[in-house]
Amino acid sequence: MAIRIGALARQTHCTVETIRYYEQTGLLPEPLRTAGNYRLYHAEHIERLHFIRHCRALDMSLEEIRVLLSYRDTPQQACDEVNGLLDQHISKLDQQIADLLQLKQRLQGLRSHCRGENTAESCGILQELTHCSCTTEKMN
Amino acid sequence: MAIRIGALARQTHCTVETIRYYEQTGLLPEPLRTAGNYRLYHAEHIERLHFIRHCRALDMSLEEIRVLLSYRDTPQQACDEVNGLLDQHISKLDQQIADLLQLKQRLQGLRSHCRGENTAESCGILQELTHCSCTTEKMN
DNA sequence: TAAAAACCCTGAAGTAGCTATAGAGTCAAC
DNA sequence: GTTGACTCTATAGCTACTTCAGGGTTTTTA
Repeated sequence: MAIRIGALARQTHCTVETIRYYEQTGLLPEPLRTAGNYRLYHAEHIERLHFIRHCRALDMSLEEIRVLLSYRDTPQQACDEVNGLLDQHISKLDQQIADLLQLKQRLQGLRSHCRGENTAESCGILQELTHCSCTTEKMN
Repeated sequence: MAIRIGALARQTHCTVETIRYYEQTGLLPEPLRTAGNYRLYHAEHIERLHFIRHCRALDMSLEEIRVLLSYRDTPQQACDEVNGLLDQHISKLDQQIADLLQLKQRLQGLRSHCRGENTAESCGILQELTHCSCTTEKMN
């Protein structure tokens, strides 16, 4: 019923180092050890790590996951905030997608400035990158 | 004709610290200094930083930019690699967009598991995150 | 039974691309 | 002459890990 860290890593598609890192930052509790000082994981740890990895697969930050875990750990609370967190995460995604699509358009525009038989000196892309009017205003 | 670091930062929509960081990592050459040890920037520096910022606005990495700058610095070379770098960057973007869209679908699916009047204990989202079959395989 | 291979341990440093902080110096205006 | 805006260096911090050095443990194989 108990497994060591390597087996757990294989089960959850992450590395041994990542698991130790989660423990270090308090996402996973410290497990019991064998006589030889090896970590030993049981069902509860394993489920918790699966939870974390699923959240990470959904690109949630460790801080977001920390919040979700706290809800998981206090089952009597209302779960409104869980919904809110997800909704927020989804709109963040929407923004990212829109940004990337815009970026792609700009890159394709830029790409069309070079016909490919040039030297760097006369390359339209490099010139455009120096003088272009594409906005950098949104950055900080 | 010469400006100080604060003015350059305003012109290029970045911070003073970012400019110093670029200098430190070799993207920008060390500029001349005033008697009082202030950095003084001239047209060439300014254009180079504009180039860098435009590339960053297109989400290129500093390593990619380093390559582009080396092309800019040796104007006799053919510029095929510039095209290649851009094409590669565009397909990376395509992949990112596809990933985000898939992610969004999964999140929306997950979101639909909670009707909002639950306690955390019975919240469909938290349960789903523990046991769901959504893949974590692509991660490392 | 011995040795090789596979596994695990800790602690510290490195990654990208900055951002933030401390503590000090410079320069123009009032 | 002092206030305030600007600049300087050096160092540490951020996310989510990854890599490394230098060791100990367990399992497999000869």
